[in-house]
Amino acid sequence: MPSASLNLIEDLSACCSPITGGALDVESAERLARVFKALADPTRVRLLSLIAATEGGEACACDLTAPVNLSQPTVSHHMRQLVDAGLVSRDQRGKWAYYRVVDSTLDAIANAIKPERLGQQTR
Amino acid sequence: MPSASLNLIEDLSACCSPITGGALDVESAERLARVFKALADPTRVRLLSLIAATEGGEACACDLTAPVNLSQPTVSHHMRQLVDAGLVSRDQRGKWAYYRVVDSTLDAIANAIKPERLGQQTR
DNA sequence: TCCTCGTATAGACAAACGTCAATACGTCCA
DNA sequence: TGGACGTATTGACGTTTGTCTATACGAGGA
Repeated sequence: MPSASLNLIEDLSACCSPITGGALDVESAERLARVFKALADPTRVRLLSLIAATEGGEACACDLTAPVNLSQPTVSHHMRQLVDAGLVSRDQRGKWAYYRVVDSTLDAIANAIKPERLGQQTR
Repeated sequence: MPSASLNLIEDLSACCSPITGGALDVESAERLARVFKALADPTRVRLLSLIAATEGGEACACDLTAPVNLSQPTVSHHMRQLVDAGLVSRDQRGKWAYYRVVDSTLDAIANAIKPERLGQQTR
């Protein structure tokens, strides 16, 4: 069921409660923590940067195993976490799976962390 | 020894390797993941936002236990994680401990997540 | 249709994590 | 100096996480 990941993305971009903008309710905190948890592993951070660094912004799953030096199932497991968190999208083409960074999610997280605008506060 | 947390802060602001700016080396990924791990728990996200929401930007440890509804040792444990990650600074004044959000660390993380500047959206 | 190959899932296991009760540490005040 | 009080540490516990091997799923080609 892919609805879980989709909900997370929508919730993130919809609410965007900034951490430093006031006391967060439990729900917002859980939503944010869920995304941070997906980023809380060095391997997943590297996988994300590997995908972003690929020209075209798209990386085949087959090219992700070697760089991180882990077994194929382990990489598949990590990719699932990234997809579920809405940080990465998956596109199956034939036998191959292609991953792409979801910029809007990264933006939402960045805004949640640092809502201050360069120059003046919009709020 | 407080050097561990200090090193992390310095490293973060010093290097700031953006996730989407090219393949990260293992060390940078670990550094980033360590900070994300500190944010990967709903309680710690709430604690962080509670501190940020306090007027003066400073919160007493004694005022943090009730809102999150956890035992004092547990809150103390979470605060240590936030301090070690460089997300929060601790100031002991008399019997009380005061915490304050370290903006530079939040900025560094936000920049690592979303290095693109406001001016030009390529997309 | 069967085989090959890329990917995902299942199951197992050690390590890390979040939480608590109990206790230790430090600072203030009488 | 001794007690009270705020905070940190210790030790224990069940749960979650990261990794592996083994296996299942699914698409393409002979």
